[in-house]
Amino acid sequence: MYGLVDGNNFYCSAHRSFDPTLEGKPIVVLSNRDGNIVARSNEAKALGIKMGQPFFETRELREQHDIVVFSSAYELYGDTSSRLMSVLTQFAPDVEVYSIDEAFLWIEEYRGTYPTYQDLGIAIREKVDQWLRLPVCVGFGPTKTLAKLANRLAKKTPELNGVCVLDTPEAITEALAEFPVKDLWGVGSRYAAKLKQHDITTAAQLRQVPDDWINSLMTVNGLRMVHELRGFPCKMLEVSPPARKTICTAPGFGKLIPDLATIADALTTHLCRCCEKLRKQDSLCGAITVFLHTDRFRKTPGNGLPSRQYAGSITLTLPHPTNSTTELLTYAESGLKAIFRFGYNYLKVGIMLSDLVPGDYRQKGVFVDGPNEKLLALSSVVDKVNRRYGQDKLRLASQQYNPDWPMKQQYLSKRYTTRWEDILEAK
DNA sequence: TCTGGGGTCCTAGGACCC
DNA sequence: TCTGGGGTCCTAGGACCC
Repeated sequence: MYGLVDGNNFYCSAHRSFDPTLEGKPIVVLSNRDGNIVARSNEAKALGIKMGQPFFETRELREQHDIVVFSSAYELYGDTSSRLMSVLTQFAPDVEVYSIDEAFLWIEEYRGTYPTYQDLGIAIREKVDQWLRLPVCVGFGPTKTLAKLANRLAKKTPELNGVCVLDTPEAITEALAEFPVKDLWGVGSRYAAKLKQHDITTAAQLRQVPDDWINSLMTVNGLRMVHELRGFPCKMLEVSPPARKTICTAPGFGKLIPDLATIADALTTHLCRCCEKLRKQDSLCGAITVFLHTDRFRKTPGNGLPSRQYAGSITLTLPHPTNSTTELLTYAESGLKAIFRFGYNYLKVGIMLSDLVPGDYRQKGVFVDGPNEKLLALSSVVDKVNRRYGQDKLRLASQQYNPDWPMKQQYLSKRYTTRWEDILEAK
């Protein structure tokens, strides 16, 4: 059996877990730059606030109700996530961390302290509540797709008390009968619309379609999904997820920026973040993409410039793979100079690293130099120092310390578990 | 009347996930 | 005034190889 444990309104709950006065209040969490709403507590959902809704559209609602607002605090969510995952490993040896707030468990043959999956699910919920003060729901099924579906039912159906077990053909048939096809794992809005054209709106209907028909409509992914609905596993547990194939860092500026020098500073900072991620998974990259663009929503002039749009990007293939920040900075800067145009208000500059290879990969060839081993070693030492003493304690001279493009984060909360100065006080 | 049978690599487009 | 930031996979078509 597969289990899926998923945090309820995870980001909101992470804030609540350290501040009990938030209990029962509507909470929203904002995207980077305080732009959109990316998480809502049940109370906020009840007020009609939509996922992804632009924050500014909710002003009227905020005047009418006492809504608590947080800028996104990824340090807090990341640390809360790893604490959640470590609790889950106590219940099953094989855990696949699927996203920041959910994990698949594989229970080969249940022989634990708990006589049934129902009991196991209840125990997981209680332990997570006791140790983390975090609400989760648990779904069990013979395939990952069915475990996902069970989890969804656990969340939507209050009578289930957060646990849903699909362990018999009868239970599965009953669960699929009314389950909307658009809520299935792997069916987005496009496929849902296509399926509706063929009068397929429930999972039960989808389970019965012919293989070649679904294969031609939704490719092999759709075929796998239908097999999983029938109870035949096609997706295995990935306990140690494969290394990323691309790594991207591209947060927007806090305000519109017209000048190259400031953008180049931001680029340096983004590149440092990006390279840290690259080295964290012990990879080298063989190509680097730099892109920048204006604010596509903005219709008004600013900084003495007319309102007009521009987007540019360039990909540079490196002579040899590397993960050295200093080495990559040279390419990033020349890429930026190639695509930068004067006379625009820019919203964002971004970096993407691709053609990733393992860290011990060394290209051999007559005309090919290897990476500069000294620079690789330097970057690795910088990472170690910064991990111990704090981000950017050691940084490139070209990286500004007080940037001119401050991230707009008006509603910052404390990082209770990752900053000494934010630690909770007990009285 | 009739025109082979294997491959690889790259890109663009279209889906999806959180 | 104000609209996020990461990722993955599959397919078709074109170009090339022998």
